[in-house]
Amino acid sequence: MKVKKVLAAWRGEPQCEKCQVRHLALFSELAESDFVGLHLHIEDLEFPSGNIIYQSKEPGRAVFTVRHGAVKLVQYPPDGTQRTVRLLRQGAALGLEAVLDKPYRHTAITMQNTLLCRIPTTAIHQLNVQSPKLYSQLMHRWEQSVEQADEWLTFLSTGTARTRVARLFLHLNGDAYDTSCQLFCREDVAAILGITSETACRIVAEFCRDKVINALPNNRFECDLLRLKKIASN
Amino acid sequence: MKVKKVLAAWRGEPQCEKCQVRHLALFSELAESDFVGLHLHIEDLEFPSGNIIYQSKEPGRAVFTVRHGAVKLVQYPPDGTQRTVRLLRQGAALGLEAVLDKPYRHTAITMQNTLLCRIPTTAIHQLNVQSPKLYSQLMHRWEQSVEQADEWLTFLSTGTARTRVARLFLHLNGDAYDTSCQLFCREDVAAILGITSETACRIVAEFCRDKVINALPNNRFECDLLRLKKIASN
DNA sequence: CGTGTACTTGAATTACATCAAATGATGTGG
DNA sequence: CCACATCATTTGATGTAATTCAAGTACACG
Repeated sequence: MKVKKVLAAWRGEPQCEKCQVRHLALFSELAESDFVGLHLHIEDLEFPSGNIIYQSKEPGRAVFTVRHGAVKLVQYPPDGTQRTVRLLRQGAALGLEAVLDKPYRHTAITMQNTLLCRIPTTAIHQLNVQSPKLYSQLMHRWEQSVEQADEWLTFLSTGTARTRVARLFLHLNGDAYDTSCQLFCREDVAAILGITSETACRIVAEFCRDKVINALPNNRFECDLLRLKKIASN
Repeated sequence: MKVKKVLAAWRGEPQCEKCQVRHLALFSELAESDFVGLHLHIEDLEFPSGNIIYQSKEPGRAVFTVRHGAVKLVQYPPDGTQRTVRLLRQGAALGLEAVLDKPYRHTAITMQNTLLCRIPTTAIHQLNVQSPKLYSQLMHRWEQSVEQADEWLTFLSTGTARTRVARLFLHLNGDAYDTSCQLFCREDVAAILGITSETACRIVAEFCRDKVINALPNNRFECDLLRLKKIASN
């Protein structure tokens, strides 16, 4: 999967009050009145799959909320490989370190066509003056990040490649009611689990043969959750 | 290393204004006046090595600051093994999730004789009413946790066992001016790096043979940082 | 229709885990 | 203070899982 740094398509000034994911987003606890009279320069952006939203070490000037799609946060160990440390989907926030005026600590790359809203840190600081609720919201976001990071380490980076792949499927099924989920390209799977793409490929194939999962079109898979759980706890 | 849940020795009511690590601690930005007139029930505690400070899933009623010593945060994957996800030393805070009224997400265990101060969440909430600075301080702590978690994944859980051990030595040397550092028991090293204690042992022995490190008494090692860095970037 | 990219599969090699046994360190009770 | 128990460390031998290198297939796109 090739990665490009592009200008995202600008989709206009968003109307935060009407945002469908507002209950998930950073501003969920703010009242209508908090927005009035502020010219916040919040933007709606659309990125195609495989594009860089921001790059590691770049000065952080904005926080983003995922409105639709999926984003991966990538870090680069000194050996030249890359490691995906987090996966962000609808409602998640990225680039929080910008609020503390720190440079971005990851490279953020879209994994699908993705809709984001971009909130400059200046807006965060402005809003905060009026409404300390935002701080509480930010703390919760941070807490979620730590939780996801720890889960990533304990579940997706521990154990054999087989158990890791099984856990990844369970992770992706997570909140869904149906038992099918979309996987990414094998290279992404490898970067998430800390294995090679060939190993990832072999194990996915093995799971298919054993009918633990069932390949559907477009990289989707129907999962036998019970058997996956059994494999995941070895 | 056996682990016990004990009552810590109570060392009395601390005088936060005079704390030597206050510049590192949660309250660093608070003014003297913020403390006056508040009966905060902050406690000073001493734990011997290998003792449980709090356990995973326990309701979080207090945040802790490490005044001296070292603490590990441990999680348990379903296969019965354990994984150390973070290492906390002087000045670090643990159990921040308690501020958000969440249960503790790890089991916290001392790795040395350790001095802690215990701050009930009620105290945090009281202080916060007067002083929003504390929130900013808390956000920085959270940011540090995420940073450490990501570093842990990218550096200490990626690559061969050899490079991981080398990176652990570099990590432990981190801020120090001298080039020696204290290692823990091999089992702890294994739980940090996601390898077995035998492998950890072999690699430490190999480094000693190659004179990349030099064993000193009491599990301390003198490190050749340059050669370690070379190994760490393979 | 050809070309590039991702995916798949195989065979050889390597790194690591596992099992087992010996050594060393530490502490306890007689 | 010694004998013994307990626990961490070390080292070796063996098996296995995963990487590496390589070749071939499927698929999308100009």
